[in-house]
Amino acid sequence: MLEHKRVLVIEDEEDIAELLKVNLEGQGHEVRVAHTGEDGLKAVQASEPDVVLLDLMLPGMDGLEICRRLRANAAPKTRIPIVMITAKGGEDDVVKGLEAGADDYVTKPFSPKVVLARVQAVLRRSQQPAPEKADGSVQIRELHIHPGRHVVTLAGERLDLTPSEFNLLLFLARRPGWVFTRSQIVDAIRGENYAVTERSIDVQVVGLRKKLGKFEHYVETVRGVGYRFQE
Amino acid sequence: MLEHKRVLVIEDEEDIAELLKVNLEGQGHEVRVAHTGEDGLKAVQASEPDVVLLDLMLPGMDGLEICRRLRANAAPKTRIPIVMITAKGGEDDVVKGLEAGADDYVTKPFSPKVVLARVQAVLRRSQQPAPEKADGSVQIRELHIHPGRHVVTLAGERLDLTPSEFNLLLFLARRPGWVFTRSQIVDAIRGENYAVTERSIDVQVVGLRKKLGKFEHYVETVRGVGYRFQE
DNA sequence: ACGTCGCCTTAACAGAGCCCTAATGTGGCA
DNA sequence: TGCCACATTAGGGCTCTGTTAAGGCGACGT
Repeated sequence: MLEHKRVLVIEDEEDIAELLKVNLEGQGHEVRVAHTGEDGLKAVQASEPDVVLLDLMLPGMDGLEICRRLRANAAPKTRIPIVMITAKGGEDDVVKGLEAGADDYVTKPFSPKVVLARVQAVLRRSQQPAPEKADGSVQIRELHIHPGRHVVTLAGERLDLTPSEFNLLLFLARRPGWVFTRSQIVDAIRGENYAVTERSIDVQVVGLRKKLGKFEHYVETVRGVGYRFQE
Repeated sequence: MLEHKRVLVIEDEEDIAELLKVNLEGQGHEVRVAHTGEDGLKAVQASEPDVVLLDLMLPGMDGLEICRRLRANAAPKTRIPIVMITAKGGEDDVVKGLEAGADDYVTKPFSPKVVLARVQAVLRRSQQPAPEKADGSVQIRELHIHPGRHVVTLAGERLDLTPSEFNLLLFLARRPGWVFTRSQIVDAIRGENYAVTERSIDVQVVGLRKKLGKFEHYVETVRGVGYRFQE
C-alpha cells in the first residue's frame, strides 16, 4: 500500500477537523491541523505536507485565496496536491476551486471513507506524471501549450490562435476528458460575471477546430452538456 | 454481522405491533412502539431510532403526513430510514409513500421474515452511502460511470448514451437497490415541474436496456411502482 | 485624436439528434 | 381468462449544435 504521508488539514470547525484527523491517522498518515487560513499557510511552510485538505469556507482568509497563494508562492517543483471541501450543491465553488489550483474536491456532508479515498487518489496521482509539466506547459499527444510564452504547437507547427482561442484550448487541455459546460468555459476564459450568450463559445470552438485542422477531433462536443478535450 | 439497532414501530393494531416487536427483538434490535402518528413523531425525537417502521393507515394523522414531517424537519445528515407498511393491492399507496420520502415498503399481510429482511436491507443501504470512487465516478460490477467526464463504460467498452439515458442510469446507479417512482425519476433527470407523461420514462428505459445489451437486467422493473438498479 | 485592423459577440438559418406521444403488442397477476 | 401494467415501435416536433456573416468594440499605430 501507500506508505504514510504528511497531511495538513485546514478546517475551522473543530469536530470536523477532529473527524478527519482521526480517520487519516487511522490510515497511518501524519496529520497536522490548522484552524485558520493564515495558520494554514504557515503550517505549509513549516511542515511541508504531502497533501492539503482545505475547507473553502474559512473565517478570515478565503479558501480560494489560500489555494491561489499556495499555487503562486511555491515553486512548481514543490507543487502540493490540494483537496478542497465545499458546501453541497455549490458547483460554482467546485469550478472556482479547480481554477484556483485545487486537484480534487469533496462536498459537505461527506463520509470519512470518501475523503480518505480522495486523498489516496490525489497522492497516487501526484506521484505519477501529470499532463501539466513542471514549467506549467501542457503536452498532450501532438499538442504543446506554453502558457508563459502564449505559444501553441501542433505536430511541430506553430498555431496562430486568438487570445480567446488560446484560453479555451488551454482550459480544456488542462483536464483532458473532463466535460465543461459553456457557462464554466465562459467563466474560465472571460472571467466571472461576464455577460455573454453561451453560444459565443460555439463560435470560438468552430474557429479553434478550423485551426486544429485534422486534429479538430481533439475538441469534442458532449451533446446537452458542453465540450471536452479528447482523452 | 449487523450490531443491534434501535427500531421504532408506528402501528395502531396491537397484535401486529407485538408481532413486529417480538421478531425484531429476536434479531437483537431494541424496539419501541408508538400507536398513533403523534406519539410516533414524539418518539422519534425522544429515542432517535436508526430506522422507522411506519404503517400508512393510522388513526388521526396520516402515515404519509408523518413521513413528510420526518423528512422535512430533520437535517439531511440525520435522515432516518423509513420502511412503510401498506395495505395489499394499494400500489398507489406505495408510490405516494416513496414520493413522501419513504425508503422501502412491505405490503400487508406480510411475513415477519420479509419485514426483517427489508429492515436489514434498508439499514445496510443507508449505512454504505454511495458506491462512488475517488474522482466522483460510480462503479458497480461491470459498469463505470464518470459524471465529470460524462463517460460510461460497460465491461470495458464505452457506451454511447443520450443525455437522458446518461442521467437516468446515473440516477439509478447511485443508489442500487432503491426503488424510484417514475415521477421521482422525471424530477431527477429533467428537473422538477417538468410536464411530461410518466410513460416517457419507460421509453428511456427501453433505449437504455438496449444499449446495456446482456447487462439489461441491471435496470429492474418494479411492477406498479417504478424502476431500480439491481443490487 | 483619429483611423484601421482584428477580435468577439450576436443573430439567423440549417441540419442532426433526441425526446415525447400515441398506438399496439406482450406478459404477469388475480 | 380478463385486466392492467409494462414493453416496444414509429413518427412528429422540438431542442441543440454547426456554420456563416455582419456589426461593434477595443487595441494599436500614426
